[in-house]
Amino acid sequence: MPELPEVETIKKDLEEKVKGKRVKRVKIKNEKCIKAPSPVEFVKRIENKIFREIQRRGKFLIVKLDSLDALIIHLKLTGQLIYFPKEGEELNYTRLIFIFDDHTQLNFADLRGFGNIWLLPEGRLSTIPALADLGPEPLGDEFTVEKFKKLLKGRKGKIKPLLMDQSFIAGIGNVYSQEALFLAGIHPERNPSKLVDEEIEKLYNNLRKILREAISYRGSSVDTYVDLEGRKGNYEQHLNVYGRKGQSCPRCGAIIRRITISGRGTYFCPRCQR
DNA sequence: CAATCGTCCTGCGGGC
DNA sequence: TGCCCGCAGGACGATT
Repeated sequence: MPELPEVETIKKDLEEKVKGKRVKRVKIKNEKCIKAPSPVEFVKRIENKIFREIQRRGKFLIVKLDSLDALIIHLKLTGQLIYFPKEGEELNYTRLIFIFDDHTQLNFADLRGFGNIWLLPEGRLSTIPALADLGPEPLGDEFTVEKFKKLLKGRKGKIKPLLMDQSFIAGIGNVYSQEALFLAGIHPERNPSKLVDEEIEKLYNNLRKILREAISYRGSSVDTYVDLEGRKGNYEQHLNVYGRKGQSCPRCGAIIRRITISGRGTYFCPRCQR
């Protein structure tokens, strides 16, 4: 389940491996992942174009071509981008293959098939609602603790689903929301508007810290996530609560609990997190 | 209006 | 032992 650190790792890998390369051919193995335009036009508008620039916004990857178009990729739960140094290789569940001029290739594979790809004119990226409504980048300079306090003010519901709300903050998913709350000692069901300044500061600092750390470890492979070379991330073993139901809390030794919040599994320490 | 629920999909784990 | 049901999850659309 790629979240911000995993998508950022893939973004850096793409910059290293395929940036500046010209697409010789696009092979479509399963056209369901292509949201726009039609498969025929998708191929026509990508072939012979250069992957000019790679960006990340939230969990979206944006590949700007040397035309007026950009390729937008969302991996959702099980999407993978895998680079092969030579043509002809293929993974299970491959949906798309980009073959470059130098005979290297990029596979888009997706076990569960929730991942999406769009090709849109650069000026029309906001026609993807989830991209247009994205909240601030949590690691961005403009995302200050004061801004975080303002955003939390008056919000209803529970803090954990709010952290996962992409229109609230971009890029946080089920794993890092829980980990940040653990480090901050905040119960995932707390009312966001009732967090005191000290708690907000702790959450802000730990959220940014864990995202930076996870990036430095090339992400966590809690599901099928792998990097461009098919390697797993190294941050999994540093996760404190995710998937650790019944194990003891690394901080206080209490038994980690699992509850469901908004239909999503949520792990926390009932003693440390209040 | 805002929060919650069902949906898509497939591998795998729990339970009998 | 082996099979099958149900769970898991990001984001959208429907519902309450």
